[in-house]
Amino acid sequence: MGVTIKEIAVLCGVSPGTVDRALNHRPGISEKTKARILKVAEQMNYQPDYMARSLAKGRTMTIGVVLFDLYNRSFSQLMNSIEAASRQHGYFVDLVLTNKDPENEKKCIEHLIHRKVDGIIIFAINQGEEFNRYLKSLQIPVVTICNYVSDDWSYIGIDDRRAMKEAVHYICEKRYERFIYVCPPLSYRGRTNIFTQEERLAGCLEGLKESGIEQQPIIIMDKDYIGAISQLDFVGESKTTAIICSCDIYALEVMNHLKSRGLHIPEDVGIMGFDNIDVLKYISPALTTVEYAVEEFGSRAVQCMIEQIEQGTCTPVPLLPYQIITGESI
Amino acid sequence: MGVTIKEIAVLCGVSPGTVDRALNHRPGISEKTKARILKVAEQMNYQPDYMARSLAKGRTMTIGVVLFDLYNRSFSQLMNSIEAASRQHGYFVDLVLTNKDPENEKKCIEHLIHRKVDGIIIFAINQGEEFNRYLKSLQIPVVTICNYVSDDWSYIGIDDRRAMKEAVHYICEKRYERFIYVCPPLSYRGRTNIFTQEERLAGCLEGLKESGIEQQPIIIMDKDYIGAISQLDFVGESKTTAIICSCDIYALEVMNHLKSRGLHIPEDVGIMGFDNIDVLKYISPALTTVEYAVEEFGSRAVQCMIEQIEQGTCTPVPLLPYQIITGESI
DNA sequence: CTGAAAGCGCTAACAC
DNA sequence: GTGTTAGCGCTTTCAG
Repeated sequence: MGVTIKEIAVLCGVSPGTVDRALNHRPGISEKTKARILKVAEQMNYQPDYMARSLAKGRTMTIGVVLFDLYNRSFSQLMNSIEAASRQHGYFVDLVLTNKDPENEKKCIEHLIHRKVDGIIIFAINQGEEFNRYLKSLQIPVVTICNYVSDDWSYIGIDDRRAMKEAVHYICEKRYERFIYVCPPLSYRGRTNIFTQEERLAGCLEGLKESGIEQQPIIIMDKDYIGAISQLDFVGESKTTAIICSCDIYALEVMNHLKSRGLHIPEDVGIMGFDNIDVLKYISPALTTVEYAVEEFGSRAVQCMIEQIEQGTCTPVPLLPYQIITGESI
Repeated sequence: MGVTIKEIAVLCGVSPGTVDRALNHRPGISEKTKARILKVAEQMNYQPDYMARSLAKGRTMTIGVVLFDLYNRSFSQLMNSIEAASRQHGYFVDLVLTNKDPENEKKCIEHLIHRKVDGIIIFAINQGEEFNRYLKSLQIPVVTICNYVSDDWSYIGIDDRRAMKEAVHYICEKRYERFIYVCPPLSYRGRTNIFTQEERLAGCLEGLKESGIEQQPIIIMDKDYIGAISQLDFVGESKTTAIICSCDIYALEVMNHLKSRGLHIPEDVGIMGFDNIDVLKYISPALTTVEYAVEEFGSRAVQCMIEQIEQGTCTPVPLLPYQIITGESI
């Protein structure tokens, strides 16, 4: 297909080894011949064959990325920044999507291993000791992102517990008398990695306690959370209620439901989200939520990954900052 | 690293060539030895090395995907379906994002070529004869998606012109007296591929004409379309206005603006979008828009791509169906 | 039906 | 400094 090192070699009257030294700026070559070779390579528009190089070096310049999907807007942002950072460093990105299925996640990882990726950035859906051993068995760098697996891997994310706690403090300064927390079914516990969700829930409970709220919040972790909420009254005798959602999507669904019941937000019931997904700017009333820089996650993850690939180790990444976005919903 | 064909060969007391025949189900091998080899391979958990295979065969089992970003929700859906379909067929997916920059798009394509992808699925941002020649020079299958480049390539999409025309017919049956069309700057023409946008605009104009509307619509293709719209009056003396947007995002932005002016939709002014991005379900009033199955685009594109890679040609893909979604906004 | 051998394009260790 | 050579793991052609 393209120009090969060999062709350049014969054209320059040198050996392939010498061409290699020139092309890869390795020592053991005179400036003169190097310059000559580079010029010829340039003229012939030489493009290295990454396949051949990979085979010879055992490295593919490819980073595998495992996400569960791209539907959640945050993941798109994440992927955007991962792609940009990787390509900037000369790496390729192989993307696999697990659809939140732990079994599928393993298949996806196998797929990347077949591809011989140099490392994997993963928003893990599996968890536990066995999964951790599995990751170790891969023998390549792994960076976990948004969902913690173990201390064996770098983790990129925020302090979700503290963030949720602060959000709850913020809410508790308002007039609310009853608290509802909506999150995914934690019954997945053991089967699915819900670390971040557990952190947020814990943060909520701690926040309420620290704010001197005696009562336990109503925790809704039913898959049919809308059904559960539809059973509740929010006006009349009812205590003024704050619905705290573990992510914006839930909050939006709940808002839709409340609106369909003719309830006013925040007069009749307050609502809070988490993540600050970008579509919020089209939502009214503006949703109060917690923001953090997802793009930053991506670039940090890539940087950390490349350090590990190239130096075997990376500087620890601190938990990233977050911020409460004051809307009109609570 | 892993088990190699050679190791299996010595273990079975045969030659590498024979192992290869067994593993790849090629003729010229007795059932007996084949079964024996496969069993051993199975036991040793043999995994083929795609790098080596690629080098030997000149094919990488990788499909390159070029999009401008993943922010637009439709692209996420698209990417989801492309990934799923590809992996199902044993192909890897390399993703590059161009950020709507024609120059960057070329770099992205180069990147994929270095990677030696077997084919490219592209939502092109470049256009024209020169770009077309460039694509041809790559010497690999290309599938264009959502934005037409030339008849040299399979195209996956809908009949945007007809879809918009029908949407406009729908609007014209209502009480509107003034029409505004909002779309991206077509001044990009020549620099950037705006085929789809041009089709939609043409469809709008044709639709109005066919509906017997004499007057020309106000066409706003300013980058600052909100600024332009803010100059206009919609109540009082003004004719009842329909704002037709070439995509949902514009429609949402316009809605935000109108709401901020205290205008009522659709009483004071009607508005229509295009694409039916999924966040619309959280928007009120419900946006009237045009829907089509983006996931279908992805699976079709992959199918068409794989046919071309493996058979050199593919069955022509028809334009896909669409449908007007009746909301409350117009 | 099976084995041997020559690559794919690049890298790296060892000679000269 | 530069050339030579032996792979990386798999495929494929040509003998046998």
